[in-house]
Amino acid sequence: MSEERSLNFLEEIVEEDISAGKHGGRVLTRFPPEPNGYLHIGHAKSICLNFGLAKRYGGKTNLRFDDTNPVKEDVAYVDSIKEDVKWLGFEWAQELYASDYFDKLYEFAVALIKKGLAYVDDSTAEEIAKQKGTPTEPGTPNQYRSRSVDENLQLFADMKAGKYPDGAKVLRAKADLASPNMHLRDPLMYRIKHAHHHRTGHAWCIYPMYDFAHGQSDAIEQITHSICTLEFVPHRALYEWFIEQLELFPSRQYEFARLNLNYTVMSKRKLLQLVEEGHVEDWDDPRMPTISGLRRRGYTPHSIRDFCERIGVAKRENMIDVSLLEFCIREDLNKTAWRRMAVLDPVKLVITNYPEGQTDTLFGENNPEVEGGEGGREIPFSRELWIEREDFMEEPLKKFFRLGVGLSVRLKNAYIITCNEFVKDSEGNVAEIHCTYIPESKSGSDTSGIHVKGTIHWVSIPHAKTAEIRLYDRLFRVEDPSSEDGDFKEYLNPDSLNIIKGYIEPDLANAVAGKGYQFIRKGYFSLDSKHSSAEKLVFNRTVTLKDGWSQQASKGGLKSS
RNA sequence: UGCCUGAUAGUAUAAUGGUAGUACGACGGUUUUUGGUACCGUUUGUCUAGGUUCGAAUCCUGGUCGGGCAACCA
Repeated sequence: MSEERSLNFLEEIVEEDISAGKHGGRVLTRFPPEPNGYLHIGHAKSICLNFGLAKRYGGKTNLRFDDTNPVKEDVAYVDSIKEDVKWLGFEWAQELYASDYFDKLYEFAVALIKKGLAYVDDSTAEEIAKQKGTPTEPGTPNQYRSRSVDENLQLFADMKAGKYPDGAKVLRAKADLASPNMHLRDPLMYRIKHAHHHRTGHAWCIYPMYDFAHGQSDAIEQITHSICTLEFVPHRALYEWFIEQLELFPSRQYEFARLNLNYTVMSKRKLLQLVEEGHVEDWDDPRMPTISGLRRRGYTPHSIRDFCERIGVAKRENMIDVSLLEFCIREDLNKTAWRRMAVLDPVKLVITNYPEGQTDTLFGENNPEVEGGEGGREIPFSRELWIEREDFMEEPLKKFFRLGVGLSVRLKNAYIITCNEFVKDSEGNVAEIHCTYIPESKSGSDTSGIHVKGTIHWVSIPHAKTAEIRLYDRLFRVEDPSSEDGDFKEYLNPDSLNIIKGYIEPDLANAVAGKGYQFIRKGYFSLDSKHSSAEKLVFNRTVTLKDGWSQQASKGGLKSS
């Protein structure tokens, strides 16, 4: 059935290559993160693309860390990236590092110098920038451009040997200073950085630039399809130039439009700022669009893969509505989450005709979406219950199918009750709701013949456990914080996190992290892997349930307070 | 005033010269011991002006608008 789906442009390219017999029909892709931050949902799109393409066409995918800038990179990031890719459900063929190729890359540089295609430049960064010209004016050569091969060889060896301080010299390609493509105006190949590298330690003090590392790394690994995002389109000419001059395996680069999600930001730089300035707890804060944040929030790998499949791939800039992501997680959790009851904003309900001190044990199935319900759990029932404050109205609206004096509802998995009166406290708030129950209406053995419109959830007061419940809202108040005036952080949503205390049914003490639970009528929740403990349960709200009532109520201008 | 890219419902994404379709959203309805789910239905689109053609979202030309490009970042 998924075969009926039309091909995206990358699949078309691969299919054409295969049918043309290119590389003997072999497909090898790579996912090339720089270990300078955590992976986010945008990377998930790239991961699904690279691994998905290879899988679909019988190929493999390498995980290659693009670690050519030691001052920004760290093993902690390497570890998190590996964990996230695995968690998403993908297996890489080889775990590789651009730094594995430092020796090889150095040889490539020497080869280019010998061909007269690279030179050592003593200019400062500012001078080089100036000499590159502008998009409308060609660059101008400096005196270093005409250095002899021997001098360049010696100077480059001295750079490697650590004879110069950071920034004193760079190695540049001798390409085309007049090219309309700025990237071809004698791009930098190597710079001096006396810095510790997370893998090579202090073995090197010169490091290759992205453009002099990525394409060659692809070629060394014999990557057939090197897939990256649109901002690398102008780099493609350089990518191919180096491969050609070095006569390497002809890997080819293809670009797609990166994912943008509304009400969040999708750049490692900005996410790092949120972490460092304490706007969020950490990279895995459940409000973050990071893979680890989504995981902690309760998203499943399947839902994220499904999302990546649904958003499609093309070359036009896009802004995906978060409602699609929410749809994907709801759809997954609806089929897998076990149903439980929890009251988030409690008000006391007393069943006046139920004997004091008596307890009833009721049954509730785990998952009504599955044949057999996946078993169930026991739910204690008693005379006094917590119910949701919003499920009662002093003066009920016409289509309010919940409680109010004279109205009847079913208590989920229990009995039908009728509200007779309510009691207010000294401040005028509803303090107690008094109802009577119908003994013959017990769920599963209802002989009352009564039908009610509404069903509400509840928790028995003497049996209830408490839990900290964290309710999340979008991180930003505006759809595209990066495009607004001023600093993007001015648009942070001050109400993105709301921590409350709730009452939960006893069985929820058995909840495990990583599993989704549907708090009936309230949403999907999961145990917080970081803060929850046996002494203090902490649940994160993954996503709310769709709420047709509140939509209808607000649309009709009806307020329920 | 340079080069590279792109433009199809609110948001994404198909249609590869031959009936503009799908998903999400929104709206309405049926079912329901979750105002959830499921199911049914409705709504809105080819940036613009010419040209080629029996026929154009698709090909050509001009324009408009969006994104990217001048880091010792990737």
